[in-house]
Amino acid sequence: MFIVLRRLPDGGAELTPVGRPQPGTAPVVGESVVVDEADLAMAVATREVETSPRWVWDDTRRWYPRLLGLGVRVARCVDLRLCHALLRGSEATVGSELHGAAAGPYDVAQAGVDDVAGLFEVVPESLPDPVGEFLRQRRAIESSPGRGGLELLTTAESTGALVACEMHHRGIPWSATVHDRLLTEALGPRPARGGERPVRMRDDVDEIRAALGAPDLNPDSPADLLKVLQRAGLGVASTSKWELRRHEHPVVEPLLRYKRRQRLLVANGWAWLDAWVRQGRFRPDYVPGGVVTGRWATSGGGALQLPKAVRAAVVADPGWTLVVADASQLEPRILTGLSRDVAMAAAGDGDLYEGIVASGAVATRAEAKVAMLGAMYGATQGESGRLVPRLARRFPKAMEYVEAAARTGEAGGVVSTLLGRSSPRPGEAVAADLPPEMDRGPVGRDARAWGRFTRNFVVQGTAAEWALCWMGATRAALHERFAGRGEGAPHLVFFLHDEIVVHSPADVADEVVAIVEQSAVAAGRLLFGEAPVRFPVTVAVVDDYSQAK
DNA sequence: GCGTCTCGCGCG
DNA sequence: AAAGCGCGCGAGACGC
Repeated sequence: MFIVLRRLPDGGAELTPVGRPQPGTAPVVGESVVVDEADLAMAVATREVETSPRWVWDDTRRWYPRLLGLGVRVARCVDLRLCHALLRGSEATVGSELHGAAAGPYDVAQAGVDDVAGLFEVVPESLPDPVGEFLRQRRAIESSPGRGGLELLTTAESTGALVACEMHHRGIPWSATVHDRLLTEALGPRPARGGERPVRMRDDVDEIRAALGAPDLNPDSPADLLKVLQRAGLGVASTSKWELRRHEHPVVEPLLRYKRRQRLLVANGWAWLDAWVRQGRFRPDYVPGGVVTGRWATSGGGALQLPKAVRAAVVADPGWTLVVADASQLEPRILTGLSRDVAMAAAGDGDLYEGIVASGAVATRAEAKVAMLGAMYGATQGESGRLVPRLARRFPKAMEYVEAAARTGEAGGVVSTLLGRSSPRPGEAVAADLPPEMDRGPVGRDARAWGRFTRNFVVQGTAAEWALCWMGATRAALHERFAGRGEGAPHLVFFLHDEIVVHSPADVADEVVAIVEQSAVAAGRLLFGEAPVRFPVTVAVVDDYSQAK
C-alpha cells in the first residue's frame, strides 16, 4: 500500500492511497483525504502504525524534516524526484513514457536548506500531480526487463533520503572542546582577531621567507610562491606537495608543515567550528544521489571530507559508544560480483589484496592494491599501468568487465550499474558538472577520458548501491530491535561511501555490531544472490572516531 | 565589487 | 611513485 502526499496551495495536505487489490494487476487510486497542516503529523503517525504504508512524496527534504521535528519517523518512502531522475535516465526503462522524457517539474535539484520550511513557516507547495508522476514511475518499472533491479534501486535510493534526513536530525556528536584543543595543539591558540595567523603558522612563514630570501612572500598565493621557489633554484612546475617532497631544500620541510596547518585552519578550523557545530552536534546537509554514480554528496560543512586530523572531536555521549564499520575493499569485491570472476572471488575469501598476492599475480599487497585500483580507474602509465596486465592474466573475467565498460564509453555508449542506474550520455546537460574536456562527447583524446569514466561508473555506482542496501538494512534492523527505546535507541549518525557510524548506548554495542555485520551479508545477497562473493566489514567500537582504523 | 575559474588538498 | 575515478571547499586570480 502506498499513500501519495500532496501539499495543497491553500495549506494542508492531501493523502491519496494507491493500492493493488490483486497481484499483477494495475494499481488502483483510492479516495483522497485532506488534512490540515496541524494534523498532518498525527495523520502520518497513525497510518504508519496501522498499515505501515510506503509514503510517496515529491522530495523527502520537503516533508520529512518537519515530521522528524514532531517526533514522527516513517519506515519507507518513495522519493519521486530521486526516482524520476533514476528512471528517466535508465537504459532499463527504454520504451516507457518516462525514458528520456523532456525535462519537467521533477527534474530539479534537491530542495536546498533555505527552501525547506522550518517548523513554523509557510510550507511550499508540492511539485505538480504526484499521483500521476507516481503511476508513470510504476509503469516504467513494471514494464522493464530490469524490473527487479529498479524496484530495489528506487527503494534503496528513497530509504537513503530518509536516512539523510534522520542523520541530519540527530547530528554527529561533536566535542567543540576537543576540536579546539586539537587546533590549539597544531596551530597555537586561536588568534584574538579573525584573519590573523595563529602563532605556529607565523613561525612557519618566517622560516619559509628566510629559507627563500623572500621577506614579504605570501605563501598562500600559488603564483607568487611558484615564482619564488623557481628563483631559489627548485625546478618545480607547481607548488603541490607531492612535487615539493621530491626536492632537497631548506624550505621544503617548513613549507609542507605550513601547508598542512593552513589546510587544517582553513577547512576545519575555528571558523568551521563556529559555523557547523551547535550544542554538541555537527549536522551536515547530505545530498543523496548528488554524484552521477549515485554516491551521496554534501553541501556545506564538507562532511564527506572530514580529515583524519579532526576525527578525535567526534566523541560519543557519556554512556554511549560509536560503532564504526567499513566495508573492506568494497569496489574490487563489487567488480568480483559484477563479473562473476570466480578466481577473484577465491582471492577475496580473506583479505582480497593478500589473496591476489597468493594467486601469484603480483609480489606484494601494496602492488595488488595499486594494480586493482589501476584496473578500475583505467591506469595506463606508471607502476599502476605496468601492473594491470599482470592482474588481467590471473583475473580475465574481472578485467574484461571493466574493459567492456570502457569500450562502450569510448564509443559514445551508455553503461549501467547492476541495479540499473545509467551513465549520462556524452555531452548531456548533466555533464555541466564534469570537467570541460569531457563534456563534448567522445571525440579524439576525450574518448579515452570518457572511457575511464564509464569504466569506473559501473564499479563505483554498483558499490554505491551495495552501500545503500547495507545502510538501509542496518536502519531497519536497528529499528526493529530497538524502537522501544525511543531517543535512547542506537541510530545511524554518519555515512561515508563504504563506511557507516552508529551512535549506540554502550550496553548494546555488541548487538549493534552483529546487526551491522548481518546487514552487510544481506546487502550482498540482495545484489548478487548466491554468487560466491563476500563483503566483510571491519567494525570497531570506540569512544571517538579517531580510534577506528 | 561581483561572479567564475583554477589550484591545491581533504575524503572515498 | 605520482597518474588513474568520484567529490566539496576556500583562496587567489581574473574578467567585467
